[in-house]
Amino acid sequence: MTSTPIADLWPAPPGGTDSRPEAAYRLLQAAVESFAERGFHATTTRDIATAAGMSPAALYIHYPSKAALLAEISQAGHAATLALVRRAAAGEEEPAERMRRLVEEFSAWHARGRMVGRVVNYELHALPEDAYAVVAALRLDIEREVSALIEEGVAAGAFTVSEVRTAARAVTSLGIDVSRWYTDRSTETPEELGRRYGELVLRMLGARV
Amino acid sequence: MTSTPIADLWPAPPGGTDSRPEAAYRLLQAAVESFAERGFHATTTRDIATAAGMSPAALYIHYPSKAALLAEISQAGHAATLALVRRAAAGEEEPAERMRRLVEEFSAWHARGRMVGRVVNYELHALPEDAYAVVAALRLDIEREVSALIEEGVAAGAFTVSEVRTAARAVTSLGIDVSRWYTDRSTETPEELGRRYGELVLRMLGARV
DNA sequence: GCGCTGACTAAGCGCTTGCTCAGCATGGTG
DNA sequence: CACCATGCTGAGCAAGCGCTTAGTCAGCGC
Repeated sequence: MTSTPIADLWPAPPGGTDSRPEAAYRLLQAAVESFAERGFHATTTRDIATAAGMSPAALYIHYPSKAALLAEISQAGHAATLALVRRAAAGEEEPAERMRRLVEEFSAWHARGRMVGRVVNYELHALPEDAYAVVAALRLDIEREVSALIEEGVAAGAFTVSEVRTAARAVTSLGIDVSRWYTDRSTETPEELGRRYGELVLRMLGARV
Repeated sequence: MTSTPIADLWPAPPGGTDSRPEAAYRLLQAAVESFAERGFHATTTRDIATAAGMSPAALYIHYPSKAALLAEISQAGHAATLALVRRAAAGEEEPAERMRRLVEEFSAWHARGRMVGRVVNYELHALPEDAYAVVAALRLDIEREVSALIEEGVAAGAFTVSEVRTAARAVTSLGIDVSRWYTDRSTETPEELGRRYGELVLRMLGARV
C-alpha cells in the first residue's frame, strides 16, 4: 500500500545528522497512509505516531495537532497538482497536444500518488476552515486552468464541445477518480493509464484523430 | 442538502398508524445525510438519533449497530444502481443507444441521489467485512455489465476502443465522481448533466456521430 | 565538570464515543 | 380490570479519543 509517496511534494530529508525534519517527514508519510486507508476520523494520533516509530506525545513536538498534519498534506498536494496542470497547459504546442499531456500527467499522478490523492480529494471535509479556504482556491485554479485550455482549443477549431464547464468537469473528474480505484494490483502502469486516458479525453473533446 | 433521497431505494413508509417502519425510515434518512456530509466515523449515533427525532437509545430498537445502518444503505444503494445499469444495458436498441441511456441515467442518478451516492462510493472502507463482500460483488457486476455492453458495441462495429476494461473504468468513473462534486448550487439539472455526459461518452467510445 | 537544549517517553486528564439497561406510557387483547 | 408487547427515554458504563504534563537523556559549548 505504499504507492509513490510524498517524495515529490516535500524536499527529501537531508542525509546529515540533523534528525528534526527526518522525524517530521516520517510523521507526514505515516499520516498520508493512515488517512488514505482509513480516513482522517478513523485514524488516531497513536496510529500515526506508532507508524512513525515514536510515542503519541512526540507527534506534538513537530505538529500542533492532528488536523495540522492533514492541512499540510492537503495544501502541499493541491499545490503540486496545480503546478503540474499549469506546466502542461502552458506549453508551446497545439492545444490538443497540451491537453493530451495534461491528462496523461494528471492521471498518472493520481495513480502513482493515489495515497496523497485520496487525502487531497476525499478528506476535504475534515480540514479546519482556514486551511479549507486555501485549498478551495487551489481547486478552483485547477479547474479554471483546464477550462481555459479547452476554450483555447475550441477557439482554434481543435475541439468541439457544447459546454466548456461540463467538459472540464469530465476531464478533471476522470483523473481525480483514478485515486479512488487504482491499486497495487492494477495491471496498467500509471503511464499506460495516462496514455489511454489521454486518447479517450481527446476523442471526448472532439479533437481530430 | 437534501437531494432526492432514499425514496426510490426503500418502499415508502405506510401512511397508516404503524409507526415502526416509519421510525426506521427516518433513521435511515438521517444516517444517509450524516454519513454523506461528515463521513461514517465523524458521525455519532447521537447525531443520527437526534436528526430522526428520538433519543440515542431508540436507534438500537431498529438497528443493532451504527455499522448495520451503513450496511443497509450501502447494500440497497448498490442493488438499485446495478438494477438501473441492467435495465439500460438490456434494451432492444443498438449498443450505442443503450450506452447513451445507461450513462444518462447513471449520471443523473449520482447527481439526484448524491447523498446515497457518497455513502455508497466513499464509505466502503467502514463496512463490516461480510457486508463489504456482498457490496464488492455488486460493484463487480456493475463493471462487468458496462464492459459487456462496450464489447458488444465493438463487435457490432459501433464503438472503437483499444482497451475495453480501461474504457469501462472511464465510463463508470465519470458517473461515480458526479456524487462527489454535484451540489445543490449546480446550475445543471441532473437530466441535463446526464444528456451531456451521454454525448461525451459516446464520442469517447468512438461511436459514429 | 557544568548548565542548557531539544527530541523524546510514561502516565494520565477530561471528554466523547458506541452501546446498555431499568423503567415508563400506550394500546390492543383476555 | 389485568396482562403484556411495543416504542421509547434518562442515566450511565467501559473504552478510547486528542492532547498535556512532568520528567529522562544524549549531545554540545564552555
